[in-house]
Amino acid sequence: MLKEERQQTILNVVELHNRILITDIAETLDVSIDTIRRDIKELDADHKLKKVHGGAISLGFTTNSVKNNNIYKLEQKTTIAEKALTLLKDGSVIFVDGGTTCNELARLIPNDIELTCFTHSIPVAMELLTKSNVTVILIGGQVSKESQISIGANAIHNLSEIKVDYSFIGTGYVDSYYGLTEFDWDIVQVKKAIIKCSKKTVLLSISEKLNSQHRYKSCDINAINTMITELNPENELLNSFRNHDIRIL
Amino acid sequence: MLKEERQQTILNVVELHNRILITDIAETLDVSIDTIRRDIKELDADHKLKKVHGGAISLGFTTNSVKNNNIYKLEQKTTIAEKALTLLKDGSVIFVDGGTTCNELARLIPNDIELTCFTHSIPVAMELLTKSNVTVILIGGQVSKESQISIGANAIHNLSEIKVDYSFIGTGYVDSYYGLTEFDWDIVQVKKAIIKCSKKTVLLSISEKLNSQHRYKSCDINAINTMITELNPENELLNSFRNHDIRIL
DNA sequence: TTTTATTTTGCAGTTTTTTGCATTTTTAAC
DNA sequence: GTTAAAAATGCAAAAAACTGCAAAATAAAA
Repeated sequence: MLKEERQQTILNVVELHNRILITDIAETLDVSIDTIRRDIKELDADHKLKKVHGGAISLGFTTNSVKNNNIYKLEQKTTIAEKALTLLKDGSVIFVDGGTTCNELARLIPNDIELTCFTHSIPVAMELLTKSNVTVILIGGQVSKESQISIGANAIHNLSEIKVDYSFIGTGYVDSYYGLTEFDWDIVQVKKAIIKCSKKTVLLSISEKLNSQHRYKSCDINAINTMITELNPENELLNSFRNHDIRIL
Repeated sequence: MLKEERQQTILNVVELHNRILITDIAETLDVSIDTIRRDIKELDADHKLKKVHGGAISLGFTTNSVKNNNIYKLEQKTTIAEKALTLLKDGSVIFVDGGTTCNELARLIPNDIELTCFTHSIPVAMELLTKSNVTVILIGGQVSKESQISIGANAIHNLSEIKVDYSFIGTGYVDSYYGLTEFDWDIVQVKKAIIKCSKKTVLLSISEKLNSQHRYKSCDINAINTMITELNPENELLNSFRNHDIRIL
């Protein structure tokens, strides 16, 4: 039996019964418990189900959040989020931007770390609310339908009144010469405000976005203090970013 | 039975009956009392319910737990939301409160109506974003974990700077003599601010909440312009609200 | 086709989590 | 104050999860 096939079966059973026991399904499919355990681990990483002690349960069973079934290049984004987590300390005050990568960061924040998180992203706020030791502070404003973040004068004004230790931001396009750029002017205005209110700015970006640019500019590349991609920091694709004063993770 | 599943069952029972006894649920689920005790302890730590001597009680009507797919008395709430929809006109500027009833209102707003909606509720904002002709403006502030709405000084300040045609609000408790009351002081402060910024205030409440009260007061009953329950407006349960200047739908 | 590299799988040992029981402490009702 | 029920605590058995490793299966390359 193919691995894909087996995982699909697992998903089907979970959808059908809302839950699954590792021991049950291992016997049914006649493979070792370890294999099923690994399958469930993978499916959980892909947000296809929720792994629990002894088995797995359907996402619909507990969560009522929007089904973000297939996020583009999720694995890379998870890697980035995990690296970003190492920057967090108990008591940190941070800002978390919108976008799938930042959402993944929010999702992976451990339950025991004590943080104050500002965000203007509704999905990020939703994720953060599940973390018992995180204080969530929402930046209000007009909400952009596509990006599900607050934008506009009100959001920018609210940002002008805070100061955070770290901001974790995404970007549409990044280039070592042209800096961070976007397709959308409103988004750029908010990004500027975010960078302004941060002691340190951390850019989260998959390598695919490197050396790309667009119409409107959020900031110069050296406005970024730390840059995180899914790549090994030594990777040559990052070379053009080294002569700047940027820490690469 | 999986631990996660068991805890979800406990939450469901608490939502349904507003309270549980440890001994009862232990027998029903056929596990030891200690296990249930530990479950309740965990759920309490996660602010999913309130642990009390001998069992647990629901956090209250104001709070809708994050992970709960079966909304208490959904059908009644849908009826209420449908009545509320008749008040909306193209171009209206409204405020939508948090809570399951208001969430249902947001969900049922037709796709073709053009509205400007303010809200301090994250789930409501999420719903409204799916409506193509609705402009969503989020009221920021510290977010309450249980109720998933912005509260605190910042939220109240933001509310002080707007004026809406209608606000649709929920309440924990309502009584014709004591007015609208809540379990939670912070929530009351926000409700006051909402009512202040509204030309007209519409109360959405299931009849079960009629003639109940709690510690903190949001407003007098005649601060309400329109009151909507799932009952027929002629129903005698609403009699005590008639001598006030309230429109009953 | 054969060989090589990569992925997948099962196993053994270790660590962690869960659970029920016995004992002590606390709570609340009388 | 007395007393019974409930909660907290410590403990041990059982189940499950994780780790590293080697064999098997599969894919890729020669």
